[in-house]
Amino acid sequence: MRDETAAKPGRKPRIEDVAALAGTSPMTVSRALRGEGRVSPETLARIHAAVEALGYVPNLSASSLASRRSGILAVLVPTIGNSVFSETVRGVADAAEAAGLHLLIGDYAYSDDKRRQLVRALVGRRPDALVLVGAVQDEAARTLLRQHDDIPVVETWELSDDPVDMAVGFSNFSAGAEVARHLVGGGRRRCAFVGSAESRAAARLAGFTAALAEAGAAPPETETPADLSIEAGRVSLDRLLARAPDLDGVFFATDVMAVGGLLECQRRSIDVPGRIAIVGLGDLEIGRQLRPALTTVRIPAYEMGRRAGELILARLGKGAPPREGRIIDLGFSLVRRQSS
Amino acid sequence: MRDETAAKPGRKPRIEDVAALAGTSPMTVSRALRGEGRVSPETLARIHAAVEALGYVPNLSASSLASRRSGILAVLVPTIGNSVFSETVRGVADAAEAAGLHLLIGDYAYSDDKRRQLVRALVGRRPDALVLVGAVQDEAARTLLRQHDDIPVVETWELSDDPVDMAVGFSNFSAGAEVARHLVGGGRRRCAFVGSAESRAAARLAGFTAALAEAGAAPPETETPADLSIEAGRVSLDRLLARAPDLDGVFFATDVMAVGGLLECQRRSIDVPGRIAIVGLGDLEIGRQLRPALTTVRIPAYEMGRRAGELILARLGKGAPPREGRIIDLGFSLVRRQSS
DNA sequence: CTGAAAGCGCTTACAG
DNA sequence: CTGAAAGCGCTTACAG
Repeated sequence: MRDETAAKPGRKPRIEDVAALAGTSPMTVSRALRGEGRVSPETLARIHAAVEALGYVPNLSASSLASRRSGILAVLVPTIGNSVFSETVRGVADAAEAAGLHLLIGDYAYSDDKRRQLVRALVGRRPDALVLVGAVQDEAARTLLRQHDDIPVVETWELSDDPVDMAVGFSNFSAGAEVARHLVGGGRRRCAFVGSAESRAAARLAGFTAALAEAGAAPPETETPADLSIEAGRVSLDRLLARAPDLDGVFFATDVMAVGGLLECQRRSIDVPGRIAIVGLGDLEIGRQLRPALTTVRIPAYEMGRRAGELILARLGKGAPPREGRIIDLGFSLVRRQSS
Repeated sequence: MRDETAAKPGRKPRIEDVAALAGTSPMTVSRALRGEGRVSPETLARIHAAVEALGYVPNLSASSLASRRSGILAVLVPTIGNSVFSETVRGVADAAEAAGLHLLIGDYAYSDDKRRQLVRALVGRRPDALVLVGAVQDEAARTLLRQHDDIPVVETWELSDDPVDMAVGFSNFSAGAEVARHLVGGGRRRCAFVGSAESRAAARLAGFTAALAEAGAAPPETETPADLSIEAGRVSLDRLLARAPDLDGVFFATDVMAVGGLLECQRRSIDVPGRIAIVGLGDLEIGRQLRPALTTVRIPAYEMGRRAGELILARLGKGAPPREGRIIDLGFSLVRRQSS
């Protein structure tokens, strides 16, 4: 199968083999390799030589079991395919790396069922901590996580008033409301929302709707495409215009879809922001670069992951002490550009 | 810390506790939970009831250690921040899910040093398999992986003639060459390449250069921006034009940068493809949607991950038998659109 | 600074 | 269909 000549003859070396070759005990090898406790320089040198000679790589399943610390940071995301979520994962990864934790990723493909299964599966790995994109809605999952209350849990991208443990996010409701006020403030009277099936989009719509009502504007038209593509944004804009030709403001739940709306207006020679204002969410680079540049809600995607990681390190005693409580609102900001 | 009243009094239940409550042995519980071997329906029912009652979640570190199978599929990527790579990871994830494997992700942030460390660390988890984005160049890593030859390894995105174990990819050299032929065939005589520091971009440049020479065209101007952003593409185009005002064709190593080139031409009112032809690589949706639509090299990003996963499942005896050898060339295709 | 003993929580290999 | 014994490869908790 693979180059047999390069392979060592026997089975994989264990700590005992290293100890034997270095003329010491497994215990001392264990200490030396973890950099814990005092080990004499000579012993240390012999151990390192033995490790090198044998090509020894400690079995982390065994060390996890014995030490009751897995060194694993589990992350649960709706999909790794969405770049805003991968920004959050990068934030978590950066914090994890600083503490020498490995990232175990669960992608639940937006399926509630898969998410439930994944929570169980990940808990089975006894991770040192768990970060979720999104709040834990599911009662069974909440119970499970409460039961395993030695695992720090951070929910991100959403701020419930009752997180399982900790939360780092922003108010999707407020973001929607701010966009509505911005549009109405710019004289828009007939607005629409293009969202998705997830709870975060629903919260944005709720805030959007509430603020429109408060300002005396009509309730929003809505579109809920099956995916979050540029094409979905284009098609949604077409549909909305067919239903409500007098539309003058559209809030897309993601920048990707908003770019679709922008491009569709360009193709149909619809004046933006003259006739229609367009607002997105996420502050992707493409929105900044297009003309008219896209007005958007900037979300602290990377920062949420990073702070989630820091909260965890603090809890594990590996980082700075926590600066705030268990719920951190990182806020958002409306970035006014040319499209509104 | 967390709602204490909801927590069970004692420590976490073990398989022994489940067995005791169900009135059977740990061995039988183990069998029942793995769905292996025959267990009587009555025993099974009692076991499931006990699991439910105790909130038992098997400790996978223990089962990994005992069974010598971790149920982990390790994936090493240059960065999860790049959407083309996350497509590959999604492909791997889909295959992994079918086999009940968990994804352990190592993001080495394009650092050779981190990559080396991560290979060791991941091997320590004794993954059932390892997928890498990129070939294993490092000799130390190759030796380590050869030593652990019970771990199937698949390299993706690159096709070396001597992979550590298996490889699924395409020829970056050929892709570069094909773009060069396409440009020269369209009458372009003064071409440029905008790349990055990674080996895949270098291979594309090599192919690009070779084919230009073969066609009797001048060697390419090159730019190597520090990041792969749209802005980097814009700036690179500017620099190239400053150096070579007669430039008539640019190949960007990624669609993201190519979009920057396209937008910069738009802003400067440079006719594309009239004065300059622009070609990207990756076939991102934004390139399809812009006008002029971007000519690009379509890469089987998802498919590479998927096939890598399938090769692994075949090797582990969990999937269909392998259809081909250990090196699979998935090819690429030049998608001619309006920008060239 | 070093080590012998016990144990982490499962599964393998036997046996019935 | 079921179970007792041994062991997976480390680290904890003691002791010196």
